Amino acid sequence: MKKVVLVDGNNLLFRSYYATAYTGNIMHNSKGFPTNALYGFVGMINKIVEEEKPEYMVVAFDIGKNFRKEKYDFYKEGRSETPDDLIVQMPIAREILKAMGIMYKEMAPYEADDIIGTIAKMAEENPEYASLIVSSDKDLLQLISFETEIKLLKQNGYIRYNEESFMKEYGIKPIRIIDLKALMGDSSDNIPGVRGIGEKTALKLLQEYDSLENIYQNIDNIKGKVHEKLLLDKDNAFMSYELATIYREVPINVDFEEYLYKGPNLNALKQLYEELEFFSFLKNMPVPKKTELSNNYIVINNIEELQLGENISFYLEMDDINYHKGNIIALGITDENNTYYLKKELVKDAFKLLKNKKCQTYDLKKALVALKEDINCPFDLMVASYLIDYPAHDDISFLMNYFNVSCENYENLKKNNFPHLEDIVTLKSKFIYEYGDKIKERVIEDKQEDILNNIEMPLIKVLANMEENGFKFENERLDDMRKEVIQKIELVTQEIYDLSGETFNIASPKQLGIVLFEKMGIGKSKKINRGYKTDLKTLHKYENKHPIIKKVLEYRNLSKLLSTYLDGLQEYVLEDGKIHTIFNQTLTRTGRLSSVEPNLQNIPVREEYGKKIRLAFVPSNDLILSADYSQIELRILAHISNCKELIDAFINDQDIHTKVAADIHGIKESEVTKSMRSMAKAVIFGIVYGISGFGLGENLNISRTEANHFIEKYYEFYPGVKEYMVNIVNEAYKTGEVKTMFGRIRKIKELKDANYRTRSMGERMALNTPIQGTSADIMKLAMIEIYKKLEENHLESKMILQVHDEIIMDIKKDELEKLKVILKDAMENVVTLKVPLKIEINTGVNWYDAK
DNA sequence: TTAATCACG
DNA sequence: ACGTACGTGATTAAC
Repeated sequence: MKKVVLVDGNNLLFRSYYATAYTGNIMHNSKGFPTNALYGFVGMINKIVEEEKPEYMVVAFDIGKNFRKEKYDFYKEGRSETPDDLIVQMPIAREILKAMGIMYKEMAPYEADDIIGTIAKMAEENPEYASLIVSSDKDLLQLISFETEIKLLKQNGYIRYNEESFMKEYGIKPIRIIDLKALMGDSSDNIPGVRGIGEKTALKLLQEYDSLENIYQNIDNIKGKVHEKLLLDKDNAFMSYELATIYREVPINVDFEEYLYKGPNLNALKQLYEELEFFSFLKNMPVPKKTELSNNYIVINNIEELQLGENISFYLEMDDINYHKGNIIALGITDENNTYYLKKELVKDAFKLLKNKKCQTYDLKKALVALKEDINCPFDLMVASYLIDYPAHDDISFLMNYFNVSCENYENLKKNNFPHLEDIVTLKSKFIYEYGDKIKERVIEDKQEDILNNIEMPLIKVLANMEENGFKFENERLDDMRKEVIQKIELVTQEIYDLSGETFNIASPKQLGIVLFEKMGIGKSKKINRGYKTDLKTLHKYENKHPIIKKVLEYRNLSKLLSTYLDGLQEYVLEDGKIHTIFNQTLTRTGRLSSVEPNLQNIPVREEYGKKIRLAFVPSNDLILSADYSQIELRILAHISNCKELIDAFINDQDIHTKVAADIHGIKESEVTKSMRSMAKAVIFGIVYGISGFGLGENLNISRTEANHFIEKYYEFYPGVKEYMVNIVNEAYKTGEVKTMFGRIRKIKELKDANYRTRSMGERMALNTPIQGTSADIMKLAMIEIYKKLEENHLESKMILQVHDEIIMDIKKDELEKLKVILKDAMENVVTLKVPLKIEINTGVNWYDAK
């Protein structure tokens, strides 16, 4: 018989909260975050594990709407609101359980009791299992059966009931707890029962007549006051019966193997205890021992010596983080039997042998680009780690250290010219072999396997291909501009010196601040850490105060263009005349990509002069093509908020900014001026970011009152959006995370911070991430589809860049018409939303013209 | 190494 | 009363 321990998580949390809260000053950590409920919770869970040694364990929580409350408004009425101090601790309890290796379950609109009842029922139906329920809530006694026992928590200790001991004490069957409550009511849940009948009378009645049903069937045999009371509240009694009944058909997939108690991830748990400052628990924790991977390996000197099994892990070491520039220096391979070390000369041949094997590695994209060879590798520990919030840097040593496998970091290794390379590379390969499954399991636990298998894994190859393609860059095309910019900088520098009457480093915010705001007395800029604030917004404020401000702005503008773009970019042109960026697939918190060395996602476009940088980005085929989504984030907002007004606007293909402007001003669309439209645009953008009246006011240079008015008007016309915002933030507080439409998860620790500012930031992240993240998911899916279509149609045109809502291609002229169809279909139909997706396509002889 | 600034979606 | 828009990367100066 396998023991399944079912714990009422809410009950434990409330109990431990109120056990200490009554004193008025509850336990906090040094940051001011309340920890009292968690402290008790951890203690109780530890005790349960220690005493019961469960093979399977589930902790159930209440979450979201409550179906009893939905049906009967008065249910649990009069209960004081859950204190904020307790609410913020709830998501951490779930995190702690995760770290402890204990499964938890929650499902709206059901209560923890219902989940426990459902799982206990499944256990009863399966002869292999027996349940033990832990709670202080007597309601749960109704679940006792031959296979189900209860540990009823008491002030100091507990009473353990099985069917026999329960009947001995109460004189009724456990299931009659429902009837008992139907008669006596429950003041804490505001269940009425029969007025005037308490536990004693109710028990007596049930002992005699067995059930509520039978009591009323024999109502004539009951005499006196009790008879009257029963008749008077008959309806209440039966309604109370319904309320007191634990629902045992909660639609969860009960799979006991999921509930297997795996034991703690000591590292993760330690981190949580440290944050909470649970020193006593830390002290009693077993020290996570350094995991020693046996590091025996075979050095291969001749490729014929390499006889591989079927399941392969490999790790490719290079002499530079940037794999476009770096060289392969060694390869480690692990299979079912051995680990092998291969020097760089053998790497190419080794991959020919790997061709038909199933591989896993860390950073597949690196290997694909470095080897320019297709590899059958359905699992990459790096992208998987990214999805589950494990370390996913380009250096694998961070992930190894997370699992207590010590490994020197890459930076040090490189600095020391890769000492004991053989040991390191084989250790990394062995680590991948040993830990791949653990990471895969966590992805599945988080239900992110679809994201992994359908988005991130297939995307690796696409990105590798794009990086490899590169963007042709003709530096000479910028020669004139460069000369001009240098000249202008010299000129404007001199002008600034003349106007201020001194020479100083204009690029130094500190010196500039002193000159402008102290010596010249142009105004009172806000003081910050090292001096005065001299950013764009501040300077714009004083633009008309003194001609020097305009000059400073010009200087800034020009020196940025020169250092970052005109001078910066040419450093990255490789021998093939192209710039090969690296897309970081495992960095952003929302699921977007980022681009480094160089960043090709922030090439100037907004200002005409800066945009000319794009003249140097030219096709290696015939044309540059740009395909961009029109307002994808707003369309996603319309979809997930289910805001009818917004959805209709998109279905009718209205100009959304003009429409919003007309709505919030209460005028016709034909009366909307340019400035009204751009203000509306700012309001719409602000909403997606979780703006405040203050922020919008600052941004639009209008009063806070006016800004607030606009925001309120917006909500009035788009109530669904407002509702979404409230709901998603509430949900995030409860679960500590948000998800995209496709199930990508972002944990938001900020919501648990004691600092108001930090929490607000967390709320805005909660609001924005599902939108930005869903957009990123959609774009990734579209890219995978486009890549597939390019291959299928044997087209020579290539994808070379992605800029969040835009794809840049280097195309053959005669493939243009075909491409238009492919792009439109792939990007607009990759997913079906409540609103249409729309793209625009532009082409040109360089990137500048492709707009 | 960190802060300030500014380029992009 | 708090402090004020999401997500990035590169460069420069200051520490």
